[in-house]
Amino acid sequence: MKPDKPTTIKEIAKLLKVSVSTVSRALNDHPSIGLTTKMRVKKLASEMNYEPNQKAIQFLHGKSFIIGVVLPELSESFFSAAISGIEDVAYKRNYTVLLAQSHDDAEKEKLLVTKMKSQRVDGLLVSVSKTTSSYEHFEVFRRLNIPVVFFDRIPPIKDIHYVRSNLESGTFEAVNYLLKKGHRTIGLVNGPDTLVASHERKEGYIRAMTSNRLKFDPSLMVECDLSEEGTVKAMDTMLNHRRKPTAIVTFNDYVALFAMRYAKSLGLKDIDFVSYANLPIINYMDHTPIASVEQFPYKQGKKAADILIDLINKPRNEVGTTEQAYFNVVVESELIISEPK
Amino acid sequence: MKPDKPTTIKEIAKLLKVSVSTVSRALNDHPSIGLTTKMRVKKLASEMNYEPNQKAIQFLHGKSFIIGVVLPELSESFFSAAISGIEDVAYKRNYTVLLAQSHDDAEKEKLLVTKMKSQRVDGLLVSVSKTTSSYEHFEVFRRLNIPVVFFDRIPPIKDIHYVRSNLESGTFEAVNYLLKKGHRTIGLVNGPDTLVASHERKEGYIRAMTSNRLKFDPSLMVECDLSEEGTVKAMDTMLNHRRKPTAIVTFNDYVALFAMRYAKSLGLKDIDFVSYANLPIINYMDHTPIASVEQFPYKQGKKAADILIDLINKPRNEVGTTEQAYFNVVVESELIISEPK
DNA sequence: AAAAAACACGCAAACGTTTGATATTTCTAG
DNA sequence: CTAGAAATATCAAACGTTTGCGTGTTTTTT
Repeated sequence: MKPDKPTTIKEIAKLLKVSVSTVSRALNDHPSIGLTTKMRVKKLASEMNYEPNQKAIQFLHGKSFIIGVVLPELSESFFSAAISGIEDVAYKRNYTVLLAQSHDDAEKEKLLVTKMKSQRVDGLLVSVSKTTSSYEHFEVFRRLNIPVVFFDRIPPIKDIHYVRSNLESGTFEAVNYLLKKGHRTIGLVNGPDTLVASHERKEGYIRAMTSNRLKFDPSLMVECDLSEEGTVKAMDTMLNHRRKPTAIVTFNDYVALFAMRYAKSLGLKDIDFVSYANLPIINYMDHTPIASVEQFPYKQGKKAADILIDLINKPRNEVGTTEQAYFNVVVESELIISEPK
Repeated sequence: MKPDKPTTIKEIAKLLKVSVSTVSRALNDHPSIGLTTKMRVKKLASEMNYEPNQKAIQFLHGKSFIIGVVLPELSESFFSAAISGIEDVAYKRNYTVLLAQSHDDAEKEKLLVTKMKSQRVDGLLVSVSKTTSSYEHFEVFRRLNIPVVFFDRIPPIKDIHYVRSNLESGTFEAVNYLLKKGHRTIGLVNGPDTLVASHERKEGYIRAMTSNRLKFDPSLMVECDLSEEGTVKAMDTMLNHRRKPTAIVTFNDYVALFAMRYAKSLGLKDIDFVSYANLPIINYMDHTPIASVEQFPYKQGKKAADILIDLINKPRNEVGTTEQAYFNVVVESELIISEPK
């Protein structure tokens, strides 16, 4: 048996002794085709398992109905949840997702983005890698009028569409919650100062303190490289503080785990921890943070995809229109109080 | 400023007053183009940010360099690890990944598969949904000579390529390990009987017992629906057994968590648990399984992608060749002993 | 019964690129 | 010089589909 090539419209036309245009129109229910021919065509088409060649169609009118997604690490739960949201929206709105991961490598990211462009995606969704420091490779898209929406890890440049979560508010809530519970000495194991995310946490922390008429003690905020050793070191610094914290906010769930484990190993049992949700199962654990700042990755992914597809379908901006609206969506983070077990 | 259309080969040709074929050949380093013209062309091309229109190329010679991936749930850590492996291989071998999730819905899966076909993917990677019971939608691919490789959740039909993990061996190792540690009464909280995975666990369990000259006690194996309540119920049954198990093998990490928590709440501290790895952070926990059967999703994904791309690039099978080789790769699961903390 | 309207279909161009066949120029050797 | 080879460049077809425009046939209207 020969390796069948897929059926084409031409073959159908030949067999039915009509022209290709007739077949095309018949299949697309064009009004100018008679009912009988329409039937004949459709019947044969389905008998021959005809499927329109999307490649040809995409090529013909320059639309691919494909959105590209470039993100750092597929297996991180934040991103896998986000991509799940993206895919769901894309599916609903008849788009398909072309996927690539940068492994937090700026070079690879650049390559991937270029590849996406030559694949002629209709739009691009990006969460930039940690090491990315130049952003010209995105400028091309602007010229080509292909919309790009950034999410979560957004680059520090102007005039872009983005969806991100605001950790400041969540952190504020978190610290506030701890203060309400009576804590007065609250530590913050923060991330590297280079990350926007660290600043947001810091600011939320400060705002909570000052709005409760407490002064911000910088020595209660310790930077850490997010590794286990780094966390332990940070904890040491913090626990040797003249005012030992009774509650600690940690940069993320990993740090929380390290910190909690270390605290436990020191026999410290009564420190309350609050973290930022990125490990779905942390709630199943024996000793969990008493609360967690949720960033809603699935929702963020959905939102970003929706905006992107809206942009794709928006009529091109007029020639001469200088100002253009940029979508800057901030998904507020929320403090989730763990249920007592 | 006009919304620029992407640069085409034609425009370059016109500006340089040469033919399109010359431009094409120049860019592809064809030997029959002189060095000077080649230079001129390349220079202008890069100045104009020319990127070949992949859509046109794909369409032209019927290859898309895209592989489709359809799986149940992107946000499950097993699958997100697998997709990470798939993407890495695809990238290395110059393919791109078109992604879709079925949410374990057979109907949606069917739709997605059809969509993939009309997108003319060069090959398909599938982990079938739990509810899928008919498999004709994959037959089309066979006729079209588009390779399909199943992974992890493979359909019960003949003559397919697949990559899956063998849980029997891992289970055997696990039970063996527990026996070596001196346990004689080992419980198994298994999944529903409808799953192949449950059978594999059961068989590994039985083989380990009998090969140690112990008889298999069916009442020590309890089915469970994998929910928390189900797990608790199963545990109750098991703990009320006349011979109370001193070690328990659980269907997966979730079940392990539920079971361990329940055991703890009953004050039972000396039961050893062994589970199947699907939660990456379970090792960070306070009370962890003492060992875990690892299924290597990343590796499985890589392997499956490699096989798929090999198949794509294999010369079409000759006309008349009736027998065809099917790749059936079984990734042996392995028992990982948790490091004592 | 003639003109107008409605209907059914075909022709051919277009999308951007590659490629086998062919044409033109330049070079080499006799 | 010139025949022929080598080097360089062009032509045109092909991939599968859609679509504006044209044309022929039937039906309806007056």
